[in-house]
Amino acid sequence: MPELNLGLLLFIPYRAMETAVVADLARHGHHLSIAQARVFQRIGPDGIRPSELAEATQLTKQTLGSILDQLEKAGYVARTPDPADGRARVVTITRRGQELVDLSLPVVEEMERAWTEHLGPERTRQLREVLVDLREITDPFLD
Amino acid sequence: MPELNLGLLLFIPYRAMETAVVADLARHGHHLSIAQARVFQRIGPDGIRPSELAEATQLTKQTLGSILDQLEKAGYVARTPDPADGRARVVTITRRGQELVDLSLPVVEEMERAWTEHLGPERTRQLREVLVDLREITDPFLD
DNA sequence: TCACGATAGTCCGAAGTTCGGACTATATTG
DNA sequence: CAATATAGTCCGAACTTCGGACTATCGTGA
Repeated sequence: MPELNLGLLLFIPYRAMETAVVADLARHGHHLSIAQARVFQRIGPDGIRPSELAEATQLTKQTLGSILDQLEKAGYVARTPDPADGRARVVTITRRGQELVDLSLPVVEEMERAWTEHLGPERTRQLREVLVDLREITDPFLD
Repeated sequence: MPELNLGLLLFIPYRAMETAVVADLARHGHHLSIAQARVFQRIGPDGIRPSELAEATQLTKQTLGSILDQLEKAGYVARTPDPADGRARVVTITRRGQELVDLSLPVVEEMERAWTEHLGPERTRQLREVLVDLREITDPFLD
């Protein structure tokens, strides 16, 4: 077993989590693509501007716009004009989109539970703490 | 700052690493796409079969085949018949492909160094250890 | 106050990615 | 040795992504 680099080691469990969530959503009739899910999970309860979303997901504005089109068409998000800036819009989660959040949460929790069982509570806590710390130097969307 | 789920927290630094490597390769004239890079990084020194690669990367055989076509065309990998199985092939890294490995290594090391500086050596060591442990329950390609 | 550079978002078209389905060839198994 | 499984390929369609060009609005400095 060769020594994998830290990046790939991070990607493996991420992919496991993502796959589990998307598969569960599909079982409940919500067929999101990976691209759609990656965008959707970045939308918080307060909404977010498309350009911020583009930065957070590291997609271009065009790509993001196309994915938002789909999410909007499927009824998961809404785009409303930003009252504070005539050029901008705000993306928010609709009631139907909230279903995705509500369905995802238990899946994420179950997987985190499985990880905690394997690693032990202390090391799991440390993992989260380290990753949060790491955001300070790796997340392009921190302001 | 809302509490992000563990999956997303893992993805953020992964993406940072991936971006840094691909950007550096491009600076040296090697223009790999993200998809190509994700496949390439899974090829070890002993070579690997396309079907194993497909499983590891969670791509279908067709998608993987298409990406291998590109990597082969660009001269980074070679596909040779598997002497042990007439149906199979073995994907190996060519001399030109080895350049990618040699260029990537210092970039990965530099980023790991930056992370270590931020986190401290002990917590970085723990991070790697925890992630390696986690593979046991999250990596579809462990045999 | 207003011209001008910066920013938010969109439209268009091309290239790259991904997959489902169907297929051939080889291996394994009972 | 027939039946089934596995390795890989071809084809075509849908999705993803981006570069370039564009409009509208904002912010700023003279």
